[in-house]
Amino acid sequence: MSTIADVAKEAGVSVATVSRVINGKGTVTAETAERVNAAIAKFHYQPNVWGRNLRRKESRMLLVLIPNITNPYYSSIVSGIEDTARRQDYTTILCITNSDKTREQEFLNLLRSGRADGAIFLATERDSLTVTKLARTYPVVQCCEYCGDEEIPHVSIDNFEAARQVLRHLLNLGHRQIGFVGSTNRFISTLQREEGYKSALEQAGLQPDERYLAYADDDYNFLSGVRAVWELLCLKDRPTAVFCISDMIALGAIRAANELGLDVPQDLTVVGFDDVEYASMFKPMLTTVSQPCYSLGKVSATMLLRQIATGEKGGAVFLEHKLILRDSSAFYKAGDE
Amino acid sequence: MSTIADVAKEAGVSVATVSRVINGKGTVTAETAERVNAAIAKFHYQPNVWGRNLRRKESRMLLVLIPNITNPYYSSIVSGIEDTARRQDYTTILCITNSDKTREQEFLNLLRSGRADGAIFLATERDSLTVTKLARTYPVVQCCEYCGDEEIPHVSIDNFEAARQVLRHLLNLGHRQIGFVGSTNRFISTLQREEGYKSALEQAGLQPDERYLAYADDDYNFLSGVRAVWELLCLKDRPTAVFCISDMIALGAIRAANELGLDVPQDLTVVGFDDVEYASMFKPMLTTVSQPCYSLGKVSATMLLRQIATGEKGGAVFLEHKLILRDSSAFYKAGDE
DNA sequence: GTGAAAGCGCTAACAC
DNA sequence: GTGTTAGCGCTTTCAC
Repeated sequence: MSTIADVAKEAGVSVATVSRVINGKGTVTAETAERVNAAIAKFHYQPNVWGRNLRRKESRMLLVLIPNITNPYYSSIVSGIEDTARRQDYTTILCITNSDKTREQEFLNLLRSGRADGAIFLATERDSLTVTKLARTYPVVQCCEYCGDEEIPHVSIDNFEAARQVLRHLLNLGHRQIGFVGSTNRFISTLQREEGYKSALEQAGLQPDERYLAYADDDYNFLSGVRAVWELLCLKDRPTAVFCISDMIALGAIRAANELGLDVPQDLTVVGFDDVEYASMFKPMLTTVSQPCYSLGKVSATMLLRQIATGEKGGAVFLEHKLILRDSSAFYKAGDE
Repeated sequence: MSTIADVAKEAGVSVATVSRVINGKGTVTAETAERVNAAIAKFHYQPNVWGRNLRRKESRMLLVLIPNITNPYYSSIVSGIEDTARRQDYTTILCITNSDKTREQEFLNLLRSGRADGAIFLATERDSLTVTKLARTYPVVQCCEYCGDEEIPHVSIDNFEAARQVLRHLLNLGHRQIGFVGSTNRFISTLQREEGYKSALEQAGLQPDERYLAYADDDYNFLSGVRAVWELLCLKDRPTAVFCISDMIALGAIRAANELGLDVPQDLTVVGFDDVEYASMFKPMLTTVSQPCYSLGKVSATMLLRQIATGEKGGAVFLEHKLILRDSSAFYKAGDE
């Protein structure tokens, strides 16, 4: 591997001049620059990052904290982050925590020891002290979920409004007995979607019914969705529609309905959330809410990079969601069954 | 951030002694060591990696090249790699290439510029020149797929034998008209599974029938699986069983069967490959081949780390697969339909 | 057993 | 416009 000194010698200039050419700072004659560039090309010279980072006290590394990579929902968020980061010469480290606090801390030590310049959290829990404390010292952005502390920059959709829009759709279809399947996790989106659900019902003059509320496991897994919806469907006055806060739960809802001999959407309308790939893969294809995942990632990264460069923290940014109408929702039919 | 000089001063020793204590090299009195450790604790001192890497000419970073993260199959392979790497103080960079050669090269530049010490490829294509060339200069291990050059270390299951085992299962169930759904991609596993399929048929005295071969898209996507199997099922003498080289294709097979009014496994036996989470999520649950994903990752990382440390390349390692019998395969019933 | 000092490759302040 | 040089934080050789 050649060093800056080799290049300088070859070009017949000092190392300082080579450095100026590489970084585009200071003043160099066009002719000198050309000689330097020729030498760089000849040696296939690449600046040594350790020397550079040591000097500049930066790492040009970004942390992305993510509970798992199995969820396809995260995939394009990560693409959005990576593309943006790479365009500014930052490398992204994906920190797969598996929701393990110890592992999370190990990754965050990369920040504390200067091996990363900033972090994007993809699954902050409500009132998370980890994030609140970290954000006081290091550049941090939260994507999709956030701890609730409005001081800390975050990018997401308006979950409250999205839920209200789903409910308006269901009410327009004539449904009045509408179930809600949330989750036992501590994400702000979970809470806000439930609040949006209740708010829309009340606005329509309907009293939210406690019996119509069910909760899947923390990770929205399929089987817990089946179980939760099964409970709702066994009620004497079972709901004619259910709003599930994730597509996986919605698929579970369809399975539960089928197992009980109900057809979707004939006997039960199901709406999901996220519009992941498999939402439109199986029949009936899911009516669901789509999030602008790539943009969520892109905007998060842009905010973080600006914070690293200038120190100024962006506030809260909300991006547009979209209700996608497919086969799993249909008009309420009085007297069905 | 405190430096090694601060610690040295506090402990009343030289920086060299502090360095010896940190790295456990050289000789230091127990008493001196204690004083140094106290100073380290007091300052919460962490060695600066840039200084260290610059000096040692290592990065303690590993590259993992992966076409996408959506495939749950990769998830535990990556866990296996990360756990192993972390245990030896290496940080893993997940390089999501989206099968884009330019992006792949950008990531590999991290190797060439010394920002990573080695790389694990999760989806090498047959005869890949990229890997062959890279492996001559840098520590490289291939996991699951490999380019075919036996010189380059690789870890995988025995795909040929796995396919033969699936076929023996189908033959034992009485099936004689057995279809094969491969893929148009250039992975060695794809080829070897097809060869295993043919070999088992021939060994059973059956002539492989060209009409029973179909191919899904490069990425094994669901819809291409539906299309491929649809073709097979429209044959006059349609197969009574199909062996699909991925679970996603197998799910497509079930969908194709259902659309044509056939029941699985009543009218058609379906076998998949990989045993991903959703293989047992939908009914009928898939009969499939499970790979020891976590171990594949762990062994790959172990081989790579050894190569980095000692320079010696491991050869080829094969791990055990397992045939998982579930609902989608059943005895052939003469005169069905 | 411990310290002094060189040097890894780079950037930037300062001198010319 | 360009060169000289100090120094970022660390490891390691060589004295003692």
